[in-house]
Amino acid sequence: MRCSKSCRLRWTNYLRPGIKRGNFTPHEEGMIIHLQALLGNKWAAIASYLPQRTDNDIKNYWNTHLKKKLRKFQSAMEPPSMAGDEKSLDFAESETGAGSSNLKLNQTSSSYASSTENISRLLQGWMRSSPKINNNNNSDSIGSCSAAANCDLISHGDDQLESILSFENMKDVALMEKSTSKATFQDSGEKIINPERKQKADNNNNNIDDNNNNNSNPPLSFLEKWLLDESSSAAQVEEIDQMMELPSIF
DNA sequence: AAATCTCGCAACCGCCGATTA
DNA sequence: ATAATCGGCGGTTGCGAGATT
Repeated sequence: MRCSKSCRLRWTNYLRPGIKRGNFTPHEEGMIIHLQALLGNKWAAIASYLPQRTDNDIKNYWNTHLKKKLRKFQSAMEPPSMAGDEKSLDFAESETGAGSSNLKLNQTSSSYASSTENISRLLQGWMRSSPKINNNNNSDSIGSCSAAANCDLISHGDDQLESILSFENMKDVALMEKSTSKATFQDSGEKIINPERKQKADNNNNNIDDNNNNNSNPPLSFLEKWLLDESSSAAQVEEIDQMMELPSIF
């Protein structure tokens, strides 16, 4: 009574060895939140950073847990005057595209920031905007808080989700081709079978790393290494948190 | 104890691009 | 060159279990 497609799905999402089941760790949760803000609802891409979790699992976890948490967080953080503000997180409406945490970017539904390059650019934005690195409050800092009240809330908030609000610097992200996103990120997962495609994707990633290095910016591999290293020590995590203004939730 | 509601998760659906015949 | 098939993806639904009324 089952078609081949249904069997494949059952295998990849449930029966396949190595799948981690059960509760998501705070580290995983943090990664999902950040990657979702970076990539949008690109669950396969996000799952490539959590090799033991399936995209379906992550998608479900987002829809059932994290979305609620974020909504709750938003309502707690958002003063009444902010209602209707373009920057507000509106989960009741469109949730597709990069930053579908709905940091409304100037993007169309069919075009969104590519994953790897997107992350790279965002990191650059973070690095520039982080007050802990750049001691002066640069007025041109892309990631700086647009509203003083918001900044205040962020700095005093005790919720682990506050980092989401620091994603305002995503406005700086350029629109990228959908195809680029796919080709690059499939490489990070385990699903590529065709060696030629993998080689192609490898080249893409190398080029991106090269670009990062050429620009004298922190290499993307630094973050990727951290993201992939579930056993990161608390000290390392704290160091990166400080660098990127991430909350100490991992 | 029964009815109703809520929640979480596996599965389904439709679409798209790649591959194969 | 073209149609059929396969594989992958994101959005959505259906159902079982537990909680609540």
